[in-house]
Amino acid sequence: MPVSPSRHAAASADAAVPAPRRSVRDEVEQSLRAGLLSGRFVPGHSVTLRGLAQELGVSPMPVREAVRALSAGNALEIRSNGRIQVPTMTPQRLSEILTARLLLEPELAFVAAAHLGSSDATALRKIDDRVDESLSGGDAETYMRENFAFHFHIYRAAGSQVLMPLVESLWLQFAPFMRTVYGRVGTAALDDHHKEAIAAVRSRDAGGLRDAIAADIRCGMELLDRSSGEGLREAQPGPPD
Amino acid sequence: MPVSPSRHAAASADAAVPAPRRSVRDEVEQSLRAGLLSGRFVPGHSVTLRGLAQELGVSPMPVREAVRALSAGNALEIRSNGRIQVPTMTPQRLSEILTARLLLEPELAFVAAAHLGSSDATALRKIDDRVDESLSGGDAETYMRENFAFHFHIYRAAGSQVLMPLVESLWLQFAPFMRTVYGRVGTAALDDHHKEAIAAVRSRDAGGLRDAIAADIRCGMELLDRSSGEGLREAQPGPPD
DNA sequence: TTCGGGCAAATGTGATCACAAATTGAGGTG
DNA sequence: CACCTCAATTTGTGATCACATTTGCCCGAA
Repeated sequence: MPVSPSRHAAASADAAVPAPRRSVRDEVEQSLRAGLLSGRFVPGHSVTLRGLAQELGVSPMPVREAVRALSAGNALEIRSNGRIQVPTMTPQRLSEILTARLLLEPELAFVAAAHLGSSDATALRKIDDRVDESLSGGDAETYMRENFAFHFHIYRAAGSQVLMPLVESLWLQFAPFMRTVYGRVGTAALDDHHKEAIAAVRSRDAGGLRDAIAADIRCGMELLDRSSGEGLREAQPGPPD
Repeated sequence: MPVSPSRHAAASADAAVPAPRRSVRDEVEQSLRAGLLSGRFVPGHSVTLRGLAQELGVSPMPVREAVRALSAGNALEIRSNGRIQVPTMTPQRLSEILTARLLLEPELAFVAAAHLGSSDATALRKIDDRVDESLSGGDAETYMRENFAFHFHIYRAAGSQVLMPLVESLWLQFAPFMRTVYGRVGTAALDDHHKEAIAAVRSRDAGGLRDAIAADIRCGMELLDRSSGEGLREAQPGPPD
């Protein structure tokens, strides 16, 4: 997963782009986010600054800052001994994440609905096709990437500078764990509510979109109930650190 | 604002805690958080790595990481030219923050209610006394600190590892702006709903506590409506960076 | 007075080094 | 075979340096 060696960025020709951001740190952070969201990082697995740096072909310095930024959002965990690891999941934490998702995401979708049109419905349809394809194919990593793309194509339309980062933080927190769940129970058992969401977008039914998203999240909760906490770290009475 | 010479900081009974973590970076981050939450940082005001480092008596390195962590939660803003500044407030952003607060904080208080007892009611009473004192005295900085202490004494009881950081992120985002509002319209106009919250805690009325917190947040919204966007940066059509 | 032009200071970024703490693994002892 | 000991390695942390870019400010021309 080498970081794009393209340092050229832009001479200044693309003045329209608001963010000509060319910094190694940002590229590293985006790379780590993508890795987290697609489930390439295993919960409990520890990562090292120098290890990531070598993997990405950069010096440890940008990695240090990127890791710090992600750990600030609980996407990575820094233990008391300083070591960095992908956070482990506990039943309580998972429950909280799903509670927070149910509080925020339907509302965000509701706001987004006003800015979504038929072209978005078409785009969502195409994404959902890839979701279904990866579902039947059992490709968990692609599924997670496309499922993320589906939800955030909707959320992004809300133009929110506050709710979006919060929701993104939640996804970064539960994605690695979900990957392990899919690896165990497979992805075939999933019946998301994307079709209803697409229909709601097409008919500009904000309430319908909100309900579809809520149903989709609840569906994920049921899947987890069925696998009943397998893979969850037991809540230790003693300090696990 | 020298780094708090007191090492007590935010923690509580750090006697048997397994993590006596004292790293310069953490102290810097806590110091910056406290500065943000008490309104010592003015929105739009730019801060520099070396400036903060000298102010806190440390090298720029820990400051760099602390700033990075805070900017990851939108508590600080890194502009396209790389400069760091306290984020400016826009009507849209403020509206989003209050929406998110109304979604999360009442729910968090509801969960917390089960873990709050009469001793907490007493502690909250003492905090609220200081809140009222600073309100009548017009000491905005103390008010903000004590108001934060009041709310988060409640929220902390929920034992949430997910919702709490989200709510904390929101407070870090709107605190600097609120400070400017208090500086303009004064703090006397505030009638928070802390008394009802305390009563709800004492009588173990979870629903009542939730409603009191919601009312408290709505009260802040009304204050902002009355000052009708003064001090808000106008939404520029062009790129403000 | 006002508007450019240009030089000096300041700033964020990335790299490298030194250091203390922790982990790891081998080797020895019971 | 299990357990302990200790040294080598690894790891995060903080400091310092070099560098490109940007900002700030003074000076001079119109």
